[in-house]
Amino acid sequence: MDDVARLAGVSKMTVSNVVNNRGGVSEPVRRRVREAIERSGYRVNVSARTLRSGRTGVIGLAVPEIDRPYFGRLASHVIERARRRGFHVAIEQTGAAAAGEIDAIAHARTLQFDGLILSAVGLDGRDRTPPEGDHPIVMLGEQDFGGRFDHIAMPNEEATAAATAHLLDRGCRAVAHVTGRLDWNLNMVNARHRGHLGALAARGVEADPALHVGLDALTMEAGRAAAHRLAAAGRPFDGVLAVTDTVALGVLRGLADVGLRVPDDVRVAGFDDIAEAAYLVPALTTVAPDHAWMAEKAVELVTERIADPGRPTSRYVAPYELVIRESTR
Amino acid sequence: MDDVARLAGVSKMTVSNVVNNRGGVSEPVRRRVREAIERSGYRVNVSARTLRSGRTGVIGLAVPEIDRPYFGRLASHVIERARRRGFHVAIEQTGAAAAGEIDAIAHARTLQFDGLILSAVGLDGRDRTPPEGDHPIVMLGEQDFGGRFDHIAMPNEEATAAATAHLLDRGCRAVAHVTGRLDWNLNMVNARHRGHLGALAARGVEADPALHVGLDALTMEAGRAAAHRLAAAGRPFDGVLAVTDTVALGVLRGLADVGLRVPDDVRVAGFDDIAEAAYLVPALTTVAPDHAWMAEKAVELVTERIADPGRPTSRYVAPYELVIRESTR
DNA sequence: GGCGGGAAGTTTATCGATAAAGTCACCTCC
DNA sequence: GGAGGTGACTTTATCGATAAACTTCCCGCC
Repeated sequence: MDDVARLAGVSKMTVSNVVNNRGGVSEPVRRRVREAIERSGYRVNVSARTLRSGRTGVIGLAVPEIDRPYFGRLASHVIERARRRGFHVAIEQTGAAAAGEIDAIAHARTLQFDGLILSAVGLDGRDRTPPEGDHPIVMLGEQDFGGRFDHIAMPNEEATAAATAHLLDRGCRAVAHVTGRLDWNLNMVNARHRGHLGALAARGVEADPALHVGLDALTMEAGRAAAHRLAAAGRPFDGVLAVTDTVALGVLRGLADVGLRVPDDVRVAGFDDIAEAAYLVPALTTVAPDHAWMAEKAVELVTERIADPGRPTSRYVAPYELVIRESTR
Repeated sequence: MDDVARLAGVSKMTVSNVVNNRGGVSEPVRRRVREAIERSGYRVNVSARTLRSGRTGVIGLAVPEIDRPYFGRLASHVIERARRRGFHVAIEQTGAAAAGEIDAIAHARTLQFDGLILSAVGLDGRDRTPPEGDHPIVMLGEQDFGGRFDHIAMPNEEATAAATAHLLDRGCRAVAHVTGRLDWNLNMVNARHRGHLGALAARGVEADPALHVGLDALTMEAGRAAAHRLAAAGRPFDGVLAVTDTVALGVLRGLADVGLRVPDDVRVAGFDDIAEAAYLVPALTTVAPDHAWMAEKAVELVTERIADPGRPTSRYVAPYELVIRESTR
């Protein structure tokens, strides 16, 4: 920067002002500095800037695992939206555990991220030590922290109810809910199950506890096993609502394993609308939350909180759409 | 750090030495400093460290799009391996274009990444301006730069040949290759096609140009369209080799659209072994490159080059396995 | 006894930017 | 005509660490 200043015949500070598009520099000088920057091949040293200014220009995005389609898509959107606001995104993986999430928060501080978007699944509002600091954090997705953070929630209960209602509309009489274990206290799992039960109740259908499958993990493999288990139990069922598309994919596979046809014998619906859902055979009916909207809102909220840490927290629920495809036709 | 030094009754430098596990500090002093750190809640300021030392501890990982299953998985592995070596990973998206890749390289410099792992698809060894600087860069995947960079290549030609040979073994007589356009000069596409043709030739099967489908994009949608096109062309075919699993997924869908059964009417194989491949109906036969190995090797190479920028470049080919599933049964 | 050779610390001089305060010329307006 | 204001810069004092050079002090050994 000294070189540039010398080349342009101004002070370092004026160069800084030009680089950062600040006022107080006349047009001719501005031009001269720009030229000097060009000629010298100068690039700002981000660490020096950060050291002095306290801002890194980086937003952390902590997700359970980046290789789950849902989070990959989310990350892709967040990166794009953040870029438009001049922020860079650093991705952290929490491993879907509270410990990883606490680490991510600590890490965000250590690495001096300006803000953090945390897709928490392990931490929750009650038992766990929440973030100690006062860093800008936006909670994305499932867990609820009672207004202590900006929060973008999924329409878990409502959208699940819509999916169940749809299955009933299609003539299903016995809809299994393949989901996580309720004793995880995972808000997402519980809220979705509530939605499912609510929809059954609204139609006067009695919920059969045998048709609730609580998985140990929300994976394709677990979904497949669930289908096997349901078939083996001998309890007749003609619909399956899976807690996520990933699980639904496993369920579809598991049903095929045992010779049940979808949608003829059993109708299946999922949640998330991962990219693959539309291309499966049969194509999967699913709840499609608006990922782009969520990413945009998350970035908006975190940048606003960075700008004004004192503002009151806000809460939004993502819009969604029930996308009906072959699996419930 | 000054506070900690005062608390422990030592100099700042000694604190620095303790924090960085350097020698020249006696056990008692080390303990005292650790305690002081604990009590004061001290955390290093990463920017200051970077400013002085010139090292950020961050490796950039530039991939076309993070929401493609293949790259999500790769990223997940790279993050994990880098962590073990004390590096943090920043993900960049290049949009699968040369411009994005050049940006990523420039960005890596600006943000002072210690090294960059670049999964290049747009840049290639000939026409494009390659990286100007002398930053540690490891090329991952497709493109070849003639030994100017460390390079971890995919076993494109060989593995594709193995897949085609397998289809022939299963009795296929007319195997379509659904791939990208050869005039992209995308090394991956061309190498895989060479492998395909080579395997045909080795068995004395004549390649039918009508069975080469050059897609405009390697997406599920394009794969689906390709299947429609093949079926509509009226040229009989009983096997499809797709250039990636994502394309294969589309092909499976497209074949279902036109009423062709897999594997009874047509056998299908892919490349990548994305997580979903095993759970599709029918489960997809595919080439499974060893992602974990690639990630490990990439991180190893980049850290070694960071440590010694002058060392000669090396080139590795990822191991692979042909995973045979229902789609070619 | 004196000297080489660590080990254990301390001092000093930056790394490259920016916030905040200071200078200076010129203008405006009562 | 002078107080006050403003625009366009410059100066100064850091931000928080670390590399490199510099002290001590102690030990072993010819």
